[in-house]
Amino acid sequence: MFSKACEYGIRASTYIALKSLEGTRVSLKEIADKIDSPVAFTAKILQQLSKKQIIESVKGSLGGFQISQSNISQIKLAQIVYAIDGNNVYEGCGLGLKRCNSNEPCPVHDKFIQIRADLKEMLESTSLYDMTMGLEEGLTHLKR
Amino acid sequence: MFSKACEYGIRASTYIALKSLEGTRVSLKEIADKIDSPVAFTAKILQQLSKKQIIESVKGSLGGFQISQSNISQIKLAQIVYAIDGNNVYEGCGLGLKRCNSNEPCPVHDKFIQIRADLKEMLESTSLYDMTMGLEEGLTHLKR
DNA sequence: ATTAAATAGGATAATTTTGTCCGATTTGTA
DNA sequence: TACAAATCGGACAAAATTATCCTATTTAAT
Ligand code: FES
Ligand code: FES
Repeated sequence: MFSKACEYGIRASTYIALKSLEGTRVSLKEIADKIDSPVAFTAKILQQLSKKQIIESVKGSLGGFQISQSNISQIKLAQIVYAIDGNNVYEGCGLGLKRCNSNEPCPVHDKFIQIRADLKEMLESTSLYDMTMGLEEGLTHLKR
Repeated sequence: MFSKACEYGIRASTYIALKSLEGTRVSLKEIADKIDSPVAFTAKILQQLSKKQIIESVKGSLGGFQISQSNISQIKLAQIVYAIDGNNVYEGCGLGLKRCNSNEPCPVHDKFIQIRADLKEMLESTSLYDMTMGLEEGLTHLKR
């Protein structure tokens, strides 16, 4: 569904949001540990997200990653997915035709765009704040 | 969503079904041409589908690929997807956790399994016969 | 028999994705 | 100032996916 990079990106952002709600900045090392992802690869992804202003990075000794309180409930999964995987998730044809086109649809077009619309709706309506609910209580998890 | 191999597999099977309904067997070359896929790579995929008895291959001079009339409406897209991509489409966690597990769900689990269920339902309810409807009339396409 | 046309299958190559390494830079602290 | 801890960024490596090539085999037709 999503690339590994995108999966790590969502999990990492969620963890950063969780800690930012508690008012603490987190280091790359801690993030990778808590979401069970390869450290250096995760660094690249966080750089991307930082450039797209989805997360904030702070260099230097006490540096790390954070998300401003006010943004946590504003940032939607859709932004993260778009930043990393682009819009092929939303616009690509399910059978791999050059582009999804209702004028020259593939045989699964009608059924497929409905599923994709549901996915899009889910990604656009789920904020990082939503993602953090249940994490502290152990109701949901970012690693296993 | 699906691998390229799987996309080619579905498109190829659909084209084979279409021609089989007309009573003619089709060659690899014709298939690759009609679905716009790389010939040799498509050959590998057809071998897989043939081994899993989803399509039939006939060797030799007048050989090619075909699907028996009675099977065309029985074969569902789900079988093709499973044969090529395995069950990760149905069982994998949307955020990449080792496995999707409702006892230790990831934050998007509840929403995600619903979308996956819809996708599964679509794949399990769509037969190759369904896929061929509209192709002759140019209402749907396998290349573009 | 010979030939031609087709699939089967192994080896290999190209590309993309995923992952690692290391030096440069930034910044807090002593 | 010196040092330590952290991100940044470029180069590189490994793995997976996608794609190609070539030979063997099968089969129909001559
Ligand atoms: S054309 Fe294939 S999904 Fe729209
Ligand atoms: S645990 Fe992630 S989708 Fe089910």
